[in-house]
Amino acid sequence: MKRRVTVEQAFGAVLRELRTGTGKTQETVALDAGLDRTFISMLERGLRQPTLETVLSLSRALGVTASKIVEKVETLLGN
Amino acid sequence: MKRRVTVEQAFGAVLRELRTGTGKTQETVALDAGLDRTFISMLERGLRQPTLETVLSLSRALGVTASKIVEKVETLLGN
DNA sequence: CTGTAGACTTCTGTCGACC
DNA sequence: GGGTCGACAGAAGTCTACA
Repeated sequence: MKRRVTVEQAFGAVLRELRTGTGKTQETVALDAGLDRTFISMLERGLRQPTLETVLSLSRALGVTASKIVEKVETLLGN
Repeated sequence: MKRRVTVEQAFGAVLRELRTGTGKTQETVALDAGLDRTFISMLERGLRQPTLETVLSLSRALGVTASKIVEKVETLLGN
C-alpha cells in the first residue's frame, strides 16, 4: 500500500536518471530534443507530463529507445 | 527514406490493430481506459496524439504493456 | 459501431527574465 | 547549471448530437 507515485513523478525520475547518466545538461538535452530547457526542468521535477512525441524526441536525445523509457516508468509505477 | 509516417498515424495504427485484436469496440476501450469515445476515434485516425498517461491507460484497457505499444510505434516509424 | 462537428476546459510546451 | 515565474499559443481531452 505504498504506491502513490504519479506518472509525472515516475517519468521525471527516469528522465533525470537517464540524463545524468549521459553527463548531459538539461540545456543540451533540450537542444538535442528540440524542446525548451524550462520544460525539461519541469518534466524532471514531475510538474509536467510529456506527450508521446515528446517521449520519442527525448529518447533520441538520450540515446535510448522510447519503449525502454516507458518500461522504466512502468517499473516505477509498479508493473 | 521511410520517414513519411507521423507519430499520430503510427500510434493510431497500433491502437486500432490492438483494439480490433481484442474484439473490443471503441466505446468499451474508452470506458475501460477512462477516456472519451470520440477521442479514441480521433487517436485511431491519427488526428490526435496521446500523452504518456493516456498511453498507460490504454495499455491497461488493451491488456498489453505501454512499452510494448511504444515499441510497435517505433517499429512503424522506422527504428 | 464509428465518424465528425462545434464549443469548451485543462494542460503541454515556448519564451524572456531573473535568481 | 538549474529553478522559477508569468504570459501566451496551441493541442489534449470532454461532451452533446447527428449521420
